Amino acid sequence: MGRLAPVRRASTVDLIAERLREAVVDGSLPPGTVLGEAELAYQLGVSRGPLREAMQRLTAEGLLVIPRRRGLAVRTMTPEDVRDIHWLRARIEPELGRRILTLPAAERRTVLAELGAEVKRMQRALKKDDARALGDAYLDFHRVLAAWGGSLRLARMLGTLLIETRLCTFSMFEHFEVHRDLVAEHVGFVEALAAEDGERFEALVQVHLEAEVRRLLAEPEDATEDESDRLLAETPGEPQPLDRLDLPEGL
Amino acid sequence: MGRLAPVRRASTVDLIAERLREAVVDGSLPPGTVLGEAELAYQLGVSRGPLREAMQRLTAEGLLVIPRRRGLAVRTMTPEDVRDIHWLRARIEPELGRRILTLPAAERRTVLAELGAEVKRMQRALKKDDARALGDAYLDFHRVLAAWGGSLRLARMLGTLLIETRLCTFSMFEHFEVHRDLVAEHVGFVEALAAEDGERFEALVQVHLEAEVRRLLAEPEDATEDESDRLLAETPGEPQPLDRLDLPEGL
DNA sequence: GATAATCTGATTGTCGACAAACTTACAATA
DNA sequence: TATTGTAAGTTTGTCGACAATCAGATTATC
Repeated sequence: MGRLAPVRRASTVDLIAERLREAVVDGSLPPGTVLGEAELAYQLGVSRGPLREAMQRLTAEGLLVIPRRRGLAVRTMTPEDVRDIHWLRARIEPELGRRILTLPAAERRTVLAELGAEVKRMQRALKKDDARALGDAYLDFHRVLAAWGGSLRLARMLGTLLIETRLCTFSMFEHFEVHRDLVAEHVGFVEALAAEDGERFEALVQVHLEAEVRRLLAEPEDATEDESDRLLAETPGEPQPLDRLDLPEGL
Repeated sequence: MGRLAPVRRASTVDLIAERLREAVVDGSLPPGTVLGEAELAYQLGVSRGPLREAMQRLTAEGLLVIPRRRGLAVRTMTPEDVRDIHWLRARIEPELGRRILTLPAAERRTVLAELGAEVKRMQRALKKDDARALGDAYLDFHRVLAAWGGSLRLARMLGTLLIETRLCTFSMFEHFEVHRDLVAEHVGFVEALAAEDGERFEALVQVHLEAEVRRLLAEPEDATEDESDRLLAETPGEPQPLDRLDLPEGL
């Protein structure tokens, strides 16, 4: 008697949340973007009720902020956030290698195949000098890691951290900006796993994350003309950045 | 000119979420509890709108599950969850000691004082054999650790993990159940910090968390085939975003 | 001329209501 | 007697509307 997985249809709230997450990830809603509920609800083809519910969820995930009576805004990450997020990632991701190496051989091969595919995507993107594609492959590489290396909770948590990482990139530079070393570093991850060298994997990931922080903080947004200033001005920034206003309460 | 912290009034949603969190923590809403929206909204004195928004937030935090068309239910933790949560805590909490030790001397003293106070609370509770008070002090001890050892994000994340830990206790035993060794272990934490021995602190916390898992899983409460199991089966976390349907596009 | 007070327009926060969906109970049939 | 089909009842999911609130602009005052 084969056991069937329970059917689970996504609710409207799920759909909206996912749609918004995508928009944040692909850059169509850059950090600092302020949106009105009515307008956004109309665009999504839903009423304000479910939209507001989805907003609460994304707020809990740290992607959105809800300034009182000002709709919603995409969170702007500060250098503080960059360090924070990467510190957390550094606590978790290096360990994932060890976990993956304890998997049955068959599954382990699958993981390696999937990771290899993502690395190939990265290489192709690098060749085409397509920073966006490179970033996407990067995201998926680490998602694969999270999916296989841990539980659902862990995968979800890391997934959020990864999207936040993307937000860091957008917040620090104003376009996709990915370093070339990135691909080489990820080749190293896969090699370490293939060699079943958990220690080495751990060390490499650690180094990678530290490098990422340096790269992200190296160029502290020289806020030059155009777009950036407009957005920055929209967020009543100076005394207190918008983001600080409405962080979810509680410890 | 003293810099004033911006006022932040809690929104209704914040209030509701906080109230629900409290109820979960103090055991008045044990795992598996199923609640109807209308009834609960009436009890809280709000309408269903804000309540539903708060539900989404707590769902994102992993405290609630929202079975379709069945209102809301307090999450029931499985042995899997127990391991998972403590694994995550074990990645983070041991490091907090090191961080606290890098604080300025004055603040460090404050931390030690606060931690000491919580330990005293634990001792008093133990003497009175008051498991609930002991659990509360435990919670606050680790909250202090989180508050001083990291960023807001980290404190929030750990706060959630701690509440989930409490849910684990309720799910495994159905009443407050705290081991006696607990107090001694925490005395050890404080001593290690007082001695500025980060290594030792790390090791002790690690041991403590492993012990907790053992204690929680030692007596797997025979999950009787009732409500809670059905609900759990219905909502095993979030599905991978493979199944994304399309939103009804713009009216 | 600059600061303060007032007004207005727009948007949110909240609520009540309706319809669809689901559960449960009951009845009918094999 | 067990199983399937049917129907009623309850609850959710969603929407539309109203009022309080706030931001921005305008006017008045020192």
